[in-house]
Amino acid sequence: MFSKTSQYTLRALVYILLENSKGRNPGFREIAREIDSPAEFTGKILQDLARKKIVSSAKGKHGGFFLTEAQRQISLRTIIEHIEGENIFQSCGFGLKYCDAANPCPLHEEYATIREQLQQYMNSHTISHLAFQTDGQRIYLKREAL
Amino acid sequence: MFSKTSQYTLRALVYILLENSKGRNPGFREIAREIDSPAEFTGKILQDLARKKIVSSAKGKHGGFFLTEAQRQISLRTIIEHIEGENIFQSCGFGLKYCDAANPCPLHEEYATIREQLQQYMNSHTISHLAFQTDGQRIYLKREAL
DNA sequence: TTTAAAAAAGACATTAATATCTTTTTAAAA
DNA sequence: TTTTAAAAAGATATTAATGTCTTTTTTAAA
Repeated sequence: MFSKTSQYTLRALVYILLENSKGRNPGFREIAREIDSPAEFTGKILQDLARKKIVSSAKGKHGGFFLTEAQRQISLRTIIEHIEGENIFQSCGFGLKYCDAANPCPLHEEYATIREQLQQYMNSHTISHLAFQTDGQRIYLKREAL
Repeated sequence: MFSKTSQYTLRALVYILLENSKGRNPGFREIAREIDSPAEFTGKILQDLARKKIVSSAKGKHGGFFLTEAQRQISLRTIIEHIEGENIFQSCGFGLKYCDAANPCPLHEEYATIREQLQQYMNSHTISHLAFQTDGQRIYLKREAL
């Protein structure tokens, strides 16, 4: 349901945070290799996210990408909204510009409920939540096959 | 979250069913006008759906589109899957090919739950459910502004 | 101060989604 | 049997998403 760009973004940011916590700032080639995404395209995405202050970057030798403490607090919702647009979590399932409880499209009720749940989750979780799961599961960012 | 094609499809099919129940088989130009979608493109979509037996069509004078009794029983899920592909309701939010309860992506748990709900709803509802709401709400298919 | 390694920027290429236009086929009715 | 109104088919255009390649800028270290 999310675009490739959103998926690469989430995978990349989780990888960056995991490496940061080992004291490393990975470059985009390494990131792309480890999350299995096209390198140059991933570079472009990160460049974009850096412009939007969602991730930080350092140029030059020993440069790379990293998340500041503040950036680790950014909600998944904010991140995704920067990519997919402001109303990804509000837009009508039927594609109507104006669709609300008073004047609903035929899909409104159920769709709104489900959409709200996703929004709620994305609102209350961060890249840190994704990177440091409490259930001890190992993190898969790359797996193409078993 | 659904593509334009899926949105036009749902709107068009609801309109067709509403007109059918008045004894009419609308043509694609009328449909497009009433659901506010690009006419030729809507024609193409309906042509496609007709090939896939999701909607029926009659050529020639007094031709148009209609839903048979059997077609009125097709689930929204089946319809959407024909457009978006078989695994729209199963695919991983992170974009990983293999992602399951045993080897989950960081987003798996919550995302799977929400996705299941949408799937469940689409599985158990049809165009008839959308067209003939029980709550007496009037149906908006076109509304661009209030 | 030169070199090396990194992101940033810019230009371009490819693919998929969306959209339009024209011609052909079909079938009902005049 | 001709006319008319419809879908079907085919060709093409446009736009947005995805992806690649090359050059420039920046910074640390040798």
